[in-house]
Amino acid sequence: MKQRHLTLQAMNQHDQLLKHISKFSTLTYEHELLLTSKLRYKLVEKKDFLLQEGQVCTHYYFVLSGCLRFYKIINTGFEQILQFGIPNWWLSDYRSINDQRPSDYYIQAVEKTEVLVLTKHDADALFNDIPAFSSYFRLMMQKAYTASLKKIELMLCESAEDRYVEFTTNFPDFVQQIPQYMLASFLGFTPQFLSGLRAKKL
Amino acid sequence: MKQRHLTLQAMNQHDQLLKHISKFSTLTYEHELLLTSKLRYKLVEKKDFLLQEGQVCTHYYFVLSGCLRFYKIINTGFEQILQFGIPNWWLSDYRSINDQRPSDYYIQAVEKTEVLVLTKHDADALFNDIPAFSSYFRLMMQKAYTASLKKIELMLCESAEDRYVEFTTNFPDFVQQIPQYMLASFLGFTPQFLSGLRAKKL
DNA sequence: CGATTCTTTGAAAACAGTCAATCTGTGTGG
DNA sequence: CCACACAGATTGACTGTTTTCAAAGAATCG
Repeated sequence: MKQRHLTLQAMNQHDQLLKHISKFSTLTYEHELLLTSKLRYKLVEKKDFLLQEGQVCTHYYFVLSGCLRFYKIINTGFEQILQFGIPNWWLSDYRSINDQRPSDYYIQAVEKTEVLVLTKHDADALFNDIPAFSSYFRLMMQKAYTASLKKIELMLCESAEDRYVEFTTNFPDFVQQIPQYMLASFLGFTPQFLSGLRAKKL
Repeated sequence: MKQRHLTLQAMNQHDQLLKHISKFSTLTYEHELLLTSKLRYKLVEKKDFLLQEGQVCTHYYFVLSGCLRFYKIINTGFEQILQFGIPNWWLSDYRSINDQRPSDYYIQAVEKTEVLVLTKHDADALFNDIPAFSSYFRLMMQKAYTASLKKIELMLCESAEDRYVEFTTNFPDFVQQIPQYMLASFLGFTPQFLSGLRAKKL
């Protein structure tokens, strides 16, 4: 009884992640404690950065609420969004964090966003000490990989207009939540073109 | 001595994979034996299929030599290549194999290709029994994910011509090895357009 | 209310696709 | 060994989608 009560207390800020993990893998109670002891909660204000170009990425971020964007500044000076970080999604610059090289990207909060933060150092130890956590992360990487392959497929096989229609029907609420110019960038066309599409549909 | 000799014998068809794994993770000798006991060598003739649309994908393929292509037939009847499987690359339809759902894709040998085959069932057992193998696969998924993110970046940020130039300078030998129409499909434009590019460059 | 940020509009231009015909090379069967 | 068939590569005219540029119009925030 007492232990259970303590458990709930301790998990308070972490239960969303533990619940998510439990969909894919099974951690022992001891491993849950070990994992959560390494997590740090962070509230990121709108437009604040978790990563900027030139920095070596040192953390993995698990989004609890809000929205992050992962983008780069291209040579013409414009921003190109490559990914969004939505709740229950892990985000990091995996190339930078893995090879300890400076990142080409920015990770910025689109709106007030809550994340759990895990250092590379702690993550490596956890991968080593908790096989079930390593397996969970393997499945997350596989999921992210298939999602990005699907995006490549959409960009290769469908017109800009079809991509817009498909995305808005799949994520109608998310589309409302972010500025249109970010959606346009993510989908791979200009804000002007998106504006034209919307005019046609109304 | 005797054991070492036997080892080499047993590893004969598998040492390429074991060598590749050793770059990312460390398997005990017993775990190497367990892994290799589950691998099956397969020679795939040019144009033969490892997966066809409608089938549930049941295997992971590790390419030893040759080249596989991962593609789909789009509604206009044309083939769209999404990935190539080159030596030391794992290829599968991870969505189909994971969710046990029919695949939308084909995996076909571009030329005579050698692969190692692992069933989903055996792979799941290995992930469970050999944490280091699970970690290796986590890193492979992460690598594949970053590679496909990089491709999305190229498609969003660079013109068709720039993508062609970048790809041919990065993989000059691979470009020679495959038909031009496959390269064009992979890079996201038409064979005619590619032909025009080549005419300009000569 | 003013300043900034975001969205919309329209015209001109660029980029890449489509269609159709021709050319090239390669391998196979007569 | 030649002739034919077929797969792949090339060429050019035409079409269409999306971008660019420039300006004006909303919306949001301090």
